[in-house]
Amino acid sequence: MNISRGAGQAPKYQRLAADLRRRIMDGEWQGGVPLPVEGELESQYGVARNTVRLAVDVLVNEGLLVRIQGKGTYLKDHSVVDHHVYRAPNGAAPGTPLGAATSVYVEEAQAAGRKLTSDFQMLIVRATTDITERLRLAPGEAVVLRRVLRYLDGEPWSVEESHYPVRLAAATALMDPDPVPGGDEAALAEAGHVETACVDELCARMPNPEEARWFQAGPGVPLLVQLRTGVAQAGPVRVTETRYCADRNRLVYSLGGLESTASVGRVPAQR
Amino acid sequence: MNISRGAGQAPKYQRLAADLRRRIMDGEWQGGVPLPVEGELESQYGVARNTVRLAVDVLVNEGLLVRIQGKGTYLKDHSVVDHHVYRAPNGAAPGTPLGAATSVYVEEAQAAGRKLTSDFQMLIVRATTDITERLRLAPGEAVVLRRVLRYLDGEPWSVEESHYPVRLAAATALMDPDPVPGGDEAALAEAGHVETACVDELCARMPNPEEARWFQAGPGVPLLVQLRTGVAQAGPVRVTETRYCADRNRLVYSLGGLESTASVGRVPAQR
DNA sequence: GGTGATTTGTGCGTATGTATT
DNA sequence: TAATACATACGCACAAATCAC
Repeated sequence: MNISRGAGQAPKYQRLAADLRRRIMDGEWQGGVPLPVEGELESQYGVARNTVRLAVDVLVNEGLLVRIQGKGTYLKDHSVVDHHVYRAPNGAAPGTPLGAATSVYVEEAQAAGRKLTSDFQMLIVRATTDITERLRLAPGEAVVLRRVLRYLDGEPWSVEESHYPVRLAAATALMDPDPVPGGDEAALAEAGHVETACVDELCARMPNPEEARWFQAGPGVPLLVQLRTGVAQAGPVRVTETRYCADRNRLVYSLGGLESTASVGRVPAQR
Repeated sequence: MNISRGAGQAPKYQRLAADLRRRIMDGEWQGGVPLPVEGELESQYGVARNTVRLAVDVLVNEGLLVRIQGKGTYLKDHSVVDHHVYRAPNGAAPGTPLGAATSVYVEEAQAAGRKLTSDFQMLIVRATTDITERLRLAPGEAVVLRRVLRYLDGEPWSVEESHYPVRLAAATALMDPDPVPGGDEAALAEAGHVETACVDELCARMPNPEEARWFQAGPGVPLLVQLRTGVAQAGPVRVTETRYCADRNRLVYSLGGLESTASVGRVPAQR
């Protein structure tokens, strides 16, 4: 390929990136085989090392490649784990608790033969506006923050932060510095707040450095963020923000009549 | 700040990036004011231009900054549009069509005083495995692809690609090279395939160059991808993949009893 | 409408550090 | 230990876009 830059052409490093992308898609360098080293690419294309690095930067930030110092540059693998975050209760009457429908992931992980572990922290913090607005609290009001760090086969998987108004959590098991057996929603229900509905807001963004470190996510890997507001008869009772590393996870909602959706979408990877 | 590199320290450009991140979070350079120009940062921190650019690259790839050639480097603004992709029918009986529950976004956009426009294309293509597996077709089988490019106030907003088995679409309005009045699901229903359930698979990834160009998305902006498999009594009838630019959009699912969730989560921006 | 100053974008060269093999 | 390969850092020159005049 000739990548000398003519008039009206894209910059060299972008054309180099495009050519490498094509070669990647064509299936060169499958699996564990590294790409040609930087010096090799310099001479293959007749450009400076800087230009090679700019081109590879592009593909790294697209999430296609990973660079490992001292080893080489490799394709990134894409093994994706499905995470069922909601299964519609089949024709459930209004007022039905949601709990049973939302904690499927544990069985799923174990059924797939994967080890699910977690760390737990309980904190009292001043809530951000994200939280106060959804819980209808005053700005900066204190909330109970229950954080679960989950690992799948020892690898960081998700961060789940549940926020409860102190008023609701007081005198319940939610004040304990340990996970509630049966789940937090059981403790809420015991206090008379049965979660019968929720609103999920989903967004994606790049991780900040701290998140990137925890998830062991290099550049080019976005986070998938689920912000769930749990609602009981009297109003919102908790806000749970769960963050996933998007290159390893996918969220699944099964909506409407359940019986017909059981076998849909069991596909491992993409791209 | 002193960013000379000592032993065991992080690299200069990373420490520079961290310092700039701090200054950004502290609220320097609010709104339309540009950051100091590269030359200014060079002298402020006593580093080479290359190092400044590496540091700014980090923040650009985090989605914090945008660079505009000839102008300067600016904070990226975060005005987010909510997109209601699902509202649970309130205690609906099994077998209820989903259509009415899923096309809320049109009214929502108009209620917000925004102009919603779209382009439409109808193609016959060989399906990818993503599609064939979900529609239970043979690999590479042909499908009807109906593509809607949506714009909000003239800005690119979403790409929606609906895939139908040719067998189902034949002799319906889905073969027309125009949008179906009343929506595609009406045409399906007319042919006896009433969509009563669906499975949504959500993921996030970086755009490829073509997608980035269309969405006018710079580096650091992931896509949010919704893959919806629509299911009728007899099985899956269509797969719709919708891609959103994650820095401008958020997907919202209202689940469980509707009445109590109406006012939840009406928050404009984050971060 | 054009010109020049400013600012980011591209591209080259070189040297040295650090992780892996 | 030595060789290899990516990471960091400096310097320079010119291109392209924007804006003020």
